[in-house]
Amino acid sequence: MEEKYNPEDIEKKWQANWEQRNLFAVKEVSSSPKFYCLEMFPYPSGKIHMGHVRNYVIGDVIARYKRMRGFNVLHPMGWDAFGLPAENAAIKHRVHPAKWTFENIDYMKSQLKKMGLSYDWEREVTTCKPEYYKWNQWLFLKMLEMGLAYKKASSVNWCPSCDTVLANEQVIDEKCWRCDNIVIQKKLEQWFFKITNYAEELLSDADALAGWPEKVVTMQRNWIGRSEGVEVDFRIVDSDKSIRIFTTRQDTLYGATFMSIAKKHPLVEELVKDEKTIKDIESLSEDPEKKEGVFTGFYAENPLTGDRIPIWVANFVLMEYGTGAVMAVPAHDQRDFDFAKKYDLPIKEVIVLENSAEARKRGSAEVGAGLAPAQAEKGQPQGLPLQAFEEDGILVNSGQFSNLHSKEAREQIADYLEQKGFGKKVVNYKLRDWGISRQRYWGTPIPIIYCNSCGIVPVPEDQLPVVLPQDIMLRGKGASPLAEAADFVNTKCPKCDAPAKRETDTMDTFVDSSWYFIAYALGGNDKINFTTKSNVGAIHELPLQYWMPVDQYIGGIEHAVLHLLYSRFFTKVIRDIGLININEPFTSLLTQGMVIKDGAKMSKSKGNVVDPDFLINKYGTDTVRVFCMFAAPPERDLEWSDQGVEGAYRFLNRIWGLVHKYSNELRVTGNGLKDKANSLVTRHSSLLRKTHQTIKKITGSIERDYHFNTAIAALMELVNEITAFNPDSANDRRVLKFSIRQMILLLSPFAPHIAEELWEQIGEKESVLKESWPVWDEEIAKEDEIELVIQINGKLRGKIMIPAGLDDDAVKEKAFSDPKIQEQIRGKTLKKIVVVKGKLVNMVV
RNA sequence: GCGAGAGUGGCGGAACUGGCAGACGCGCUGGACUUAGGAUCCAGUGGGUAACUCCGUAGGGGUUCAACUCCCCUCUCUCGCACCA
Repeated sequence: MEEKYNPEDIEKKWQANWEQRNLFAVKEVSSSPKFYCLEMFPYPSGKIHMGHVRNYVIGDVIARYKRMRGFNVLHPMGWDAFGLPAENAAIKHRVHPAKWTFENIDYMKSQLKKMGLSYDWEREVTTCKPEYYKWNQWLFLKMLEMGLAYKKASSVNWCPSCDTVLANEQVIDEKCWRCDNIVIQKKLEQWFFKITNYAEELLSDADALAGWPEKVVTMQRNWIGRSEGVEVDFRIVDSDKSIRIFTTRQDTLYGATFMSIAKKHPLVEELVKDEKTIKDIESLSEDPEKKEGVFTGFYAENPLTGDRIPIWVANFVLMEYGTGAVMAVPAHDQRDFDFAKKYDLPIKEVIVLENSAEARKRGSAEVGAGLAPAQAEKGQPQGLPLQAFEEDGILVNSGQFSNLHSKEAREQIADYLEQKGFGKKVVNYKLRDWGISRQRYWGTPIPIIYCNSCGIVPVPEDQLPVVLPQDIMLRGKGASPLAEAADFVNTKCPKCDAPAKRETDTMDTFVDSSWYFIAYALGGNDKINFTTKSNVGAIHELPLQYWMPVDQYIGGIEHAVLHLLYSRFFTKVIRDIGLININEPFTSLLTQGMVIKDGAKMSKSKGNVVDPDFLINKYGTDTVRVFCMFAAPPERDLEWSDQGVEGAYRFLNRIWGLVHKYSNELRVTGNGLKDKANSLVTRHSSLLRKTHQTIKKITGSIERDYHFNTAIAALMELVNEITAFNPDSANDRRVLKFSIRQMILLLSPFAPHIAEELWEQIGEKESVLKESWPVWDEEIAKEDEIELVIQINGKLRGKIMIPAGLDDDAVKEKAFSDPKIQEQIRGKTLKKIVVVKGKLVNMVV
């Protein structure tokens, strides 16, 4: 055995060995339990960065650990290969997006292979290949059939200078990221997925995502933004029209003193004819800080009170939410309050604090008795509220509903409105339908044909895929680049055979990533097929049914909403198509923290990036893996430390030196213990005990919450103890061999290459990958002597060694007999004595 | 503003259901080996004190024999949402 640890040679050797034996390719085997371990696939931007390294190492440690625990582990990798950077590179460097993308994939794949990640590369998925995006198109057509895909006009961010559409992320302070010109909104016909149909299910199933971080579930809940309320029609005075409003606070309906409608509300255009008013409305501020409005000149009638209230256009009312119109209740809504103050509109109080309702009944009150508590304390004069009272309370000035609590009033008023036909109960969501049209080249063509006589015609299934044309010029100008590709655009109508034109928009790349986990389960790019006979039949026999759902998903928190919500949506749609019978794609989710250096996220612009290639060349991937796992628990941010990496390298060197020291003895077979040693001869070896304790501790750390940092710390303790061990009997040497064997096995998920090499060096023939995870023996792990802590009045006053398992009285006696303690308690009366089994004694004097 | 999370040595971080605060690593100090050490090994390392010991988990209060851990208040930081009616 070499004296020096040489990671470069070892890592090359074992990576070749694993590849040659094809160890990580998996099949559906019903006899063993499956485990689907998935990391978010990367966009092939050029090079792997430290964030990827951390993400993939976490996944790899889990995958390797689960294999040793006897699971049939699916651990795949692929490429989120469509996207804008490829197009930008094409424009900038005059290289085709496909060439750029595939070169990046080649390089990044070689990087991943150098990291020793245990992927089943046979299942690789590359979303920009026709075999993959064909199924994007197929799913699109299915969704069209199901009424889940539709087309409508909507506005997009448009840069007039670049003459192109921009994504939200490309608009910075309302300016184009590339040319700094002001971005405008432009109306375009776009395709949408009706994710709102699933809003209720996405929300209610979120409760069942027990394996997800609470934070992510909360973010999704907020994003879906469900709220229950009523829609109420307010008749417009001297007109046959009415305004429909949405409110969740129908208990304040009697306090509505004016209406606020959005600038873009259709009634504005219909009603307002006066030139000056139109101008004023147009020049309303967009600043969310300023509350501004314009009186339309029209009045509406409050259906409950019959009051005539003015209709205002207000800059803070959004057309996109609810009905684009609200009833304004200044006494109980801060925005309305500020607005009313500014324009001198009446404020009518209809909710008061519960205890002030009593006072009200005694007839003492005008407006103001329901002051917000803060003001009441400050002794503000009655009748001059300074802010709206937005909480629930008791209704006043509300006709038949007065004296009810807000909660009941909401029920009763809603029922009453429905009875009278003034309104109805509704549920509103903040979630919008998902616009998927992108006026870009490097994406999945939307499989639609426009025919002059037949209209919108879906491309027939048997004509899929609609292949993205390769010969195209990208200049960074013009709308959809595909529109310029005449051969692509001009086609025949599948229905009437007349000349027709293809849709030239491509799909949002989030479509690709919304079901890639299903593509892996089906066997990767070449094997995706949703239409074979067997897919229709016995669903439980399908690979999909075997592998799904993903047991452990690992990735960054930045995808907490979009990608993870879209994936949940797609899974439900694919279920409703009848291809799978699960409701949720990801059982457990681990959101790993960022990699930080010098207090900031690693980024090119900050110049604090660490290059994985450099580190792997210098220390080997095992060192990088160990450092990444040791420096912080996976969900927290990881502070990069070059010295910390050195420490990880030293640790592996120490292990190497340790095995080298005993390599000759270890190689001799027949003198090791069985892995589950329990012979009496070895009972009293403290190293044997430590080994069993370490197995227990590491297994616990991994099983509980994947806290690999404490797992490695425990392994370090074991290595320290083995290093200090001096074998001087045959029994000692047996313990030593056992201990070293276990140590290598425990190390193997973290540093698989050195583990394989050491395993071979101690004379093992089979790969460490074929070994089972070590098992501890509770009996051997048990301490036979414990350190008893003695406290007096809760303060540490002494420590003594006592045999384990003594009863309370014996423990007390031991504690009393300690001379130091006797001195401390001399002359004092003992009030109480507490014994904690196996830990401490506390005497209260 | 609302919501979520966090605050522990010089640093990264341990401490599982309340039971020795600081595991493990980095750094630092001293020593050994050495032509040399930025290699390796050994010892030490929260702060104050000569010492008995005392003080220490953002700050203040509380519960308890016992609090990093539970409860209340305050401060700071990070993230998410941000006129959602």
